[in-house]
Amino acid sequence: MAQYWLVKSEPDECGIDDFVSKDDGIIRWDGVRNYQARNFLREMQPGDLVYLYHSSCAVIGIAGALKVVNQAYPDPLQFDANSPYYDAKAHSDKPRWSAIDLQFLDKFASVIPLKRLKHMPQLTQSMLLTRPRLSVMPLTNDEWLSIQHALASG
DNA sequence: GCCAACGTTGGC
DNA sequence: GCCAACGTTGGC
Repeated sequence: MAQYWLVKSEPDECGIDDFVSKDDGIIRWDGVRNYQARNFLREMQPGDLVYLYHSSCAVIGIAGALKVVNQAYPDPLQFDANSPYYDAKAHSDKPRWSAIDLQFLDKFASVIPLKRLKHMPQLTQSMLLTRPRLSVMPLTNDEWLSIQHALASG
């Protein structure tokens, strides 16, 4: 049974259009440097479904859908001294941070804006609305479906 | 640009 | 182990 997730990113860094422009539609989701978010990455399984949320931009909200390609693996950026995501305390024999590959599924005709998400009763308890700074989080079946329905109803 | 929320760091 | 200081996220 596939699990449901939501990941946040600034579209300037990695938005739905970046997935669209890749030949295979696959982008490594790296640079996560929060333990709770990392732990959720590690729970993801191939085939799980992911909504992509655009933050800190002109149109804030859910912009598309992605699919989990593989299981989490060590984030190579933690070992790259030139990366802003370098972590001097991470060691190759015991990596601290994880990455995962996500594949494009769908770009929505229009972003579902945060303002609308806030008004959806099925989402009032969601981590999206209750944990403001978390960038990787699970969604319940109900939460996922309510967003699907919002899409279908324009 | 401001600021609230909140996770992390480090002194003790 | 506590907690103040600090840094980051992210909406507005």
